[in-house]
Amino acid sequence: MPRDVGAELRRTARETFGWPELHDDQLTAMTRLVEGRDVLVVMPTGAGKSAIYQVPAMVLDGPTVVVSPLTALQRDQVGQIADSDAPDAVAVNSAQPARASDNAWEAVGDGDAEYLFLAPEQLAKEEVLRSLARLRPSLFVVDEAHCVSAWGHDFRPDYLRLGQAIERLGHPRVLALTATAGGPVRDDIVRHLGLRDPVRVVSGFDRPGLYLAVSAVAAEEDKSAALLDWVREAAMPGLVYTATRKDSERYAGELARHGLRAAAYHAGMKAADRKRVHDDFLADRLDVVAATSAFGMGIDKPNVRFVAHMSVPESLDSYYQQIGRAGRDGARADALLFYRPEDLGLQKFLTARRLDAEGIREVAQTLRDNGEAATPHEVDAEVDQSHRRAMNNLNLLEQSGQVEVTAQGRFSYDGDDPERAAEDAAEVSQRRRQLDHSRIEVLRQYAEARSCRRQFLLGYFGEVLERPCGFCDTCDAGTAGEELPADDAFRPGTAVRHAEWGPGQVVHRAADTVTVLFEQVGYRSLSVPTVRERSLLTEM
DNA sequence: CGCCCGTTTCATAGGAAACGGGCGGTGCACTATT
Repeated sequence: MPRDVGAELRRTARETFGWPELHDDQLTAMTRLVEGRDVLVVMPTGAGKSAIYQVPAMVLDGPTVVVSPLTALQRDQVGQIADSDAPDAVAVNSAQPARASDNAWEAVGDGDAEYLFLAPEQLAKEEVLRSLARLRPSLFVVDEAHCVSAWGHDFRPDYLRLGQAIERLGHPRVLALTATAGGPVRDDIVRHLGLRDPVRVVSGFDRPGLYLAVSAVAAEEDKSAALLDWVREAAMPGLVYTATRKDSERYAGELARHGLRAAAYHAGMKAADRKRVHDDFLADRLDVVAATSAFGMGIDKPNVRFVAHMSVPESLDSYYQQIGRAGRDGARADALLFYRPEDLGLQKFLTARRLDAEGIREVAQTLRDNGEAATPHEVDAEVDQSHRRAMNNLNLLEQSGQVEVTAQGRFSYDGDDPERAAEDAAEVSQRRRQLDHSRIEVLRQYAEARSCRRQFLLGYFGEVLERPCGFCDTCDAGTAGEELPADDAFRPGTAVRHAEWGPGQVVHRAADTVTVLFEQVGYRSLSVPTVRERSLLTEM
């Protein structure tokens, strides 16, 4: 008995939430969800991503589980829903009194609350999984889904365990939401969440009001003067991103000495101080926050006029996400990168994970000795490793195909050589590291590009901008015009094959260089004349 | 990988250069004390 799902969703949006219209992208994602499909949505912040689960949740029977990375963000999200006419939302985490979490479980169980917010670490606990399974959720949402790829591979390994958690719940329809995800990040999300033939809804990445520029700086000590010079003329408020905590404090101090209302923000600060800086920035009581990457998630402030980077971040994905906090009101805003090639080294250090061969052996051995298939929770309890370390090692074993995984998310190791298991896992880790390094190298390409910055940035996310944008430093300097390719070969998006590196996709083309994302080895830049001379790339 | 900073080295005896150790991001949950 077909029903008009679209009309039902629109009516719910209007009557329950007071949203008179839904965008096509929102409606498409919602409709496919209600139809039972898994959906990956890549959409800018402020475009109404939350609506995509909030509305279908009301049309579907059963509660909605929302995985959200930060407890502070969960609190905000629960609060926003409370302020609307939507049914209640609750959260379960360690940042609130145990009593509050008990009440939350009860409210969802009784049908008094519709939305349940959790961090991925919660789903690593057996009793949480059992409680969730009893609730029979109809929709499983992963908010800020780029965290699966950005954090799952080492910092927060429970992100890579979500796929099995979803299976344990009988694979309710899954919605993955993010504002930033290039090709490999999208694939990572789909693979690790175990999305089944997902519908991908990707809306435009371009932020036409954002002026893109890079300023090369010769010496580290020249950066302060360069920043102060630039900030003197800049409209406020703004964000200054630094690579280290110390730098965030140093720049905040210097800006304050020059009469600006400036504050530092990083994860080493006391929670109360962080909250005050966060609130002061949102309330326009600060001109500038100088921060590490700790600052920003969940910030949706319309009038940020600039985002300056004193050092490169670890990927263009991060860079885009951070500059995307400027100019959300659509008015002009500036994204300025102070660039020194030496800064790439710090990112290489920070993304370098050292291999825990001994830990991998221990996990493999424990699985083998266990006899029957074990849950991640049991592995964690039986090995003499931190939770994070144990889960990372388990993840590597899983990805290298060394362990068997049941549909219920249980693991067994049938091999007889844990030494060999560690070697194969090392290979997976090595490939990951190669991809990380290639992502850092893309920042060098971006920073040193003479072609249009916007074409570069959008190309990285798989979007083709036909002409130079006319609103970035290379367009203004005229070099973007000189870098136009003389022919139509290797246009962005073209599928290519390299004899050694295998299949890939063009992400950027300038006059003499082509940057390709290879499935096996990550991003590589090649000289077009050399490619021609030696026939290195075949267009597919 | 590269910077910072203190120490050593060499040796046109005051200071330059070389050396080497330490440091560098993101959050959850849990435990043990105040």
